[in-house]
Amino acid sequence: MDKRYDHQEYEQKIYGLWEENQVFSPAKQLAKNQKPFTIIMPPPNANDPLHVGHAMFVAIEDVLTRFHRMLGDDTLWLPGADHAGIETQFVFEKKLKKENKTRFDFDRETLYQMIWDYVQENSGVAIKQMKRLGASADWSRFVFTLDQKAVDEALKTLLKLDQDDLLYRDEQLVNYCTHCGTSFSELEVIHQEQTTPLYYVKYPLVDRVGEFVTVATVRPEPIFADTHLAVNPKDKKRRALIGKKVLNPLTQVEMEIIGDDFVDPDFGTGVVKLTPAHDREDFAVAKKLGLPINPAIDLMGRIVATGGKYAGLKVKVAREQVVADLQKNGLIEKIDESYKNRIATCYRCKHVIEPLLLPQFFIKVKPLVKPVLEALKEKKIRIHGTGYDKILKHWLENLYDWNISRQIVWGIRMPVWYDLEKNLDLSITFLTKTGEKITGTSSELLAKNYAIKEIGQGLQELRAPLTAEYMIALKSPGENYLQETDTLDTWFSSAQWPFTTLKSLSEKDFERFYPTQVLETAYDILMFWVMRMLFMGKYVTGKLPFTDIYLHGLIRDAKGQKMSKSKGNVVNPMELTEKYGADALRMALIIRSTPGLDKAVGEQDFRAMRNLTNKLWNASRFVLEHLDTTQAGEEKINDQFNKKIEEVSQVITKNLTNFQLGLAAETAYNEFWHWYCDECIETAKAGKLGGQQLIAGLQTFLKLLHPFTPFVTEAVWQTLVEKKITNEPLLITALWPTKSKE
RNA sequence: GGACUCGUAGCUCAGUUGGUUAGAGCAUUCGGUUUACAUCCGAAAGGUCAGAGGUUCGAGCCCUCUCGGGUCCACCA
Repeated sequence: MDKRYDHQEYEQKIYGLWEENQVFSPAKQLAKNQKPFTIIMPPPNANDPLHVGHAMFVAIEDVLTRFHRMLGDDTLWLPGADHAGIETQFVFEKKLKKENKTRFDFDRETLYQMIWDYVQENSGVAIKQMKRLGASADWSRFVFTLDQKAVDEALKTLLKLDQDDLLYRDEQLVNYCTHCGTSFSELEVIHQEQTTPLYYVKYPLVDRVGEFVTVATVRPEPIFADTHLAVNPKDKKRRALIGKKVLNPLTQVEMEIIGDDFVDPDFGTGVVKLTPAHDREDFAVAKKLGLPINPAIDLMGRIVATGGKYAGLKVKVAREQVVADLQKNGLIEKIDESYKNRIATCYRCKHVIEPLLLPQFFIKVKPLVKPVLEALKEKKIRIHGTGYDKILKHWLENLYDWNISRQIVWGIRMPVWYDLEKNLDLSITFLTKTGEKITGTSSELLAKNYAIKEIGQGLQELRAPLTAEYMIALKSPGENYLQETDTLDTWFSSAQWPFTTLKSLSEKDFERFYPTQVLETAYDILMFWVMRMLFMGKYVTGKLPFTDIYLHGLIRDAKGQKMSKSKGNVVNPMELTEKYGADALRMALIIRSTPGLDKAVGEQDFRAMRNLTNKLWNASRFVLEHLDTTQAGEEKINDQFNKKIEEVSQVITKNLTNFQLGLAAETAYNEFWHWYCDECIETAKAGKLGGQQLIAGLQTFLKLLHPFTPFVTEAVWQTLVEKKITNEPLLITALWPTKSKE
């Protein structure tokens, strides 16, 4: 053995050894009394290289996987990759922009293919990197969210939802990003506090010249489309206004003042303007009272054609002009420049989200969520991560129906079909064979004798009014049909990941490995992903997809600051692996970590853990090569030594069983270094502890440390194998030192 | 406004159902070793476990309040 452990020399070699022996895949046949242990890997984006957060999940999940594999469980860690709809299309569009192109230059099928090819180019990177970190996942079972079989499984669920009357199409206010060109679910919207001027706008009273009703608003630009003001009927000061009429300050059209108790008499002026097409609350009121809902802003974020002189202006510009015009006419009482409110922004591009009226597909969540809430109550779901069980409960109880329509091409296209001849008012944009862009309604296009086939092939966008008749089917119902251009929310397929993966592999795998045991991920996608997996899994398979949820925290820099590119404190896991070794990186991330809490790590931590790998190596080297074991002939068995070894095994096993990985790692570290090395080896040097016993103890420690630092422990193990000290050929599949007690 | 979470050595954090002198890494001081360890070992110093009150034979751990970080959620236009 060399004087020093050189991770560069061993890591690749050791990983190759494992791959050759195909130890990552569970045995072909299930042995007797074997319990399954399955973890579905949170699929990284197919397109992105790994960041340190990925290293964290690899470290944790690999520890659990290796632990259970050594316990003899039927262990499967199933890897995959996610198409990450919006993220990926966003990145791709940026790339297009550099080439002076946009998505509007291509029909959707061509665009889809281009993104597919682009993703393929980068898809191997993440896998290679996870392997470098030592991930013992079963790569032969790798699944991509857009693999046909996985897609088919996901779509079956859509049909089931439809049959069970849990899927509906409705025109509602949806969170629409005019920049990304798609709607979002409530989860993808970030509310940010901003200082926005609050304008006090005066509405002239119709029957009392010179008198006004003042309304405070942060959004003056859609005033032209407003038709009503509202006050609270319980508001003694203002309820007399109910039924009175005012003039719209922009259009001079008469507006009625109505009463509804959603108005807070103490806020602003106690009078509200109703903008039902662009405000969730106003929309609800308008629906309730049957008021008109007039859109003022279009999908491009511009004022609609009915906006008179403001038509076509971007919202921001329109606002400035409207305010200027109102001021000119003396209709602005005052402007509160210091007003703070929270506005919805796109989590992806940070632009302002416009609530827009759009027909979309929704999933009714209430019935789906119910059994999960019950399971949570009965403690059938265990969440490791302080406080997150309560957060999950809160979300489950307050979830809106799930908007699953996305106006992007990179994703699973909705299996929704419109008969062109029955729906003459579809709004269609397509590119002809010669590349000419045509926009029109279905009746217009049919009148111009465009073949439906040609439209379908060059289709860019199809927008169907709420009244359109549609069919849901996996295949085209006939020649007259065009398929919906919207895709499904990425999380719709992700929500089914625990079973669509297994089912797409084989029904046998599904039977054998579902439900899974552990779901491990960062706490920030608890609601996006974990919550939805719970209710979709339960709905489709009748079983909860997993029982233990381990939520790891975010990795911060040594000073505890969030990592960000602008701060320049981002650490690249591959550089760290290069410098200190994968074992050191894994150990530094895991040791003393606590689920649900963020962790600060820095160079000194990686160095310290690199020293551990070297310590492991050298302690082994000493015991195997330098210690005089010839005196072993009259070796006295030291009971205390054996007792302590057993005790340490028990503690670490218990910690791992209870998902206390940080504690397990710390215990292993301390007991190995400060007890085994500092005390026992020194005692042995003095001839008071036998070499054979020390070697047996070393084997136990190699096993206990293997889940955390797989490479160096396996490297040492191989010398044990060479020296014929052990008959277990690989540490990765060696038997765990002690039985787990549950 | 509601909820969650953290506050332990100079710094970053552990502390498993409350139980003997509260731990680790890094940093500091002193000594040793360089025939396992581009290092390592031994020793020292450093904490009224945010503060106050309570439960208990016993509290870093449980309860209440206060102060101070962080995070999430909410339709005050």
